[in-house]
Amino acid sequence: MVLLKRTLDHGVNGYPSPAIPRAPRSIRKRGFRQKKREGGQVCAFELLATVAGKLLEESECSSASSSAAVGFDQCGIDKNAAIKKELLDVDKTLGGEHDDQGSSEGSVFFSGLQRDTCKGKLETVKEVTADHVSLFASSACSEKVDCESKLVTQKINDVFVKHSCKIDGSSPKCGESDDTNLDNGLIRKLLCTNGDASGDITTANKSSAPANCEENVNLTLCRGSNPNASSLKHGSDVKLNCKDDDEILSRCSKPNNTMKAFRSPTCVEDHKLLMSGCWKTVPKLKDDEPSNTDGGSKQNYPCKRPSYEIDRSQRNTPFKKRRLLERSSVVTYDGGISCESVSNSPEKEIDVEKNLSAGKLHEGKGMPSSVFCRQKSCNSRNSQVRLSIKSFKVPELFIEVSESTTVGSLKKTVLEAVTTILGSGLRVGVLLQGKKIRDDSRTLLQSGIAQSDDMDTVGFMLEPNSPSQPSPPIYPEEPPSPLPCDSPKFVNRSQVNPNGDSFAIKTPEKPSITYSNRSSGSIKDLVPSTTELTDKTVSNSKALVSVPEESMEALTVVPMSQRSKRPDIGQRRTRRPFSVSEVEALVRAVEKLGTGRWRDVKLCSFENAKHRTYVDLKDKWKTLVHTARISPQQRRGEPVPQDLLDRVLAAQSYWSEHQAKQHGKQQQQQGIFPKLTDSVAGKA
DNA sequence: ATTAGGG
DNA sequence: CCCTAAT
Repeated sequence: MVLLKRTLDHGVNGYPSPAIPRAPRSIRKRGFRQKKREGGQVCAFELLATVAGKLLEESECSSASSSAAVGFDQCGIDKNAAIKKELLDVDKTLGGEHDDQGSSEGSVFFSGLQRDTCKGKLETVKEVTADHVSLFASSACSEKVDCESKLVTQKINDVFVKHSCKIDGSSPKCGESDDTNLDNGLIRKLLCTNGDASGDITTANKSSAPANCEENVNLTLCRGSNPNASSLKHGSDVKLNCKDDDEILSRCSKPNNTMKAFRSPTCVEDHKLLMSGCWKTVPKLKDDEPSNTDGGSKQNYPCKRPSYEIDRSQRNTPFKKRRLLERSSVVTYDGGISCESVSNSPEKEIDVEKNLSAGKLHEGKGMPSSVFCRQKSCNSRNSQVRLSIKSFKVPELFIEVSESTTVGSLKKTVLEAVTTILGSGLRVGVLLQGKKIRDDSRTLLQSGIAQSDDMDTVGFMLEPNSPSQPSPPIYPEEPPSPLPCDSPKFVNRSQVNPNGDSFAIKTPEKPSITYSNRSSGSIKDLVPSTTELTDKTVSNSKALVSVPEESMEALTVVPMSQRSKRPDIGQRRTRRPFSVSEVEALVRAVEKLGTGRWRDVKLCSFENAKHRTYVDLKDKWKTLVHTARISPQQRRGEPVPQDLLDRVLAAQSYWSEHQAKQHGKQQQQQGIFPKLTDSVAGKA
């Protein structure tokens, strides 16, 4: 009797019978579920944006020329017609004029305005490409790296800030239609809207967009040439937010002709001298695409290389779904910034496109046309290093405006948002092969920038200009190995979505202190002055620091392999080693339930350990078994008592022998423990 | 959603 | 821990 009882309860070897059938999954209690993440946006920039907008009202950019037009890509000709009309109206309102030819010099492109569906009017500014910032720097020993940085900074600020900008838009179609608009472009904005067209950013959009049509809206910021243009009244409901770059791209499921920066013929002309040779090194974008060495031909135009290339390439890449960060925004750095050189392969080119921030300089061939080119002076004798920055990207922004906002106001809003960031001061970082050169005293020669052939890339990154921290590296430089978890770093992990599918925008969970601690890139730095802010405003801004942090992150050269932006997506969870007591509980549970029932194990012993998923438990068991099998000297981490390890081995042995899991084993088990099985069956 | 395994 | 295929 006693013996039988024991058998029933614990099985022959002290383990429960493997033959105990599990209730059908459908009726089993589902106690444990992965926490579902709520969608929704965190409009962390909202306050800032409002403030920024006020500041901007008094800024020079704000009062400067703002001739603007907005174009919506795709979705039909009729729509374009409507848009054109709208644009005309807007231009009239603004008193601006299209200066298709005159403002091309120093063009900068913006890319990536996205409207989000949840609020109806979230747009993101994704990229700024500084088309055509050319510099000269000497590789002579007297030239320092910081000189170069400053040079770049000055250039950028010149283009972005010192000159008034205007937003220009177009809906470039493949073909010849919008060349003039393209010519305009210094700054282009790409609006990549989500499929839900119900939200109307503009009246133009509203008027003609098919309900399910994904569309791209392009804005081009041009150096303003019309100081007489009236300044639109700034709306009070501007929202800025940062967003994942990939998300934008992923939502661009339709061909987008404007993803790539391009050179206008005018620009080429204007800078022929500086750029001589540079453009000849531009690799062919497509096999059938003739090289664009013939100057002002249209072959440089993006429509020659529509962005469906991106989609296509992305589709070729296995889609890696990354687990959403469950709770922690503090993570260990699990990877290095691998600033690979950018090759001219289509794939990599695309990656570069998607790369959030940085420009990379390239030498010789293999230079992606869309980013940077670097060229050493033909005259090597003079030791001059010629650098040409072709594009910079800005952090992604969300802009939220009301439905009744006019196109002109939208443009204005975008302009303000952009200039707020750009105008608040930028610092330029120099990277060589992905490694940030911090030593400003080094010469180009010493730092390797002046050397040519073996150097693949030189990059620049835009950083917020933080007065308090003159030159603090925001990001771990060249993080070669995982850092201790008590030394939180932010990881940029790529979130490539090859399918071009949009995926849920993850709202960053409560900003952790960590973000605040790393305020060098915080939004505070984006605001020129806080003197006008109320205390409340300031405190609110601080509370929102985490988002700008990400946004600033986007300003650096982020290797394609590990961009992230939102720490909650694609972010590795914080490592949480199992404690001995946890191991104990796990062992006990496995002894009772067996391997292969991790959900039950979870329910049994880790119900309250939210951070331990059944997968975690399974993994831990796996490592426990491994640990138990290796010599104690080889074990790492907190030592697990040997007796526990012995139990692990015993349980593993037992349960692998008596697979409770599946059917086929039933026979065998019955053969071994007929009495047990029968008893259980009878009991059931 | 779980399980099983590879990385 | 992550990522996925297979259930």
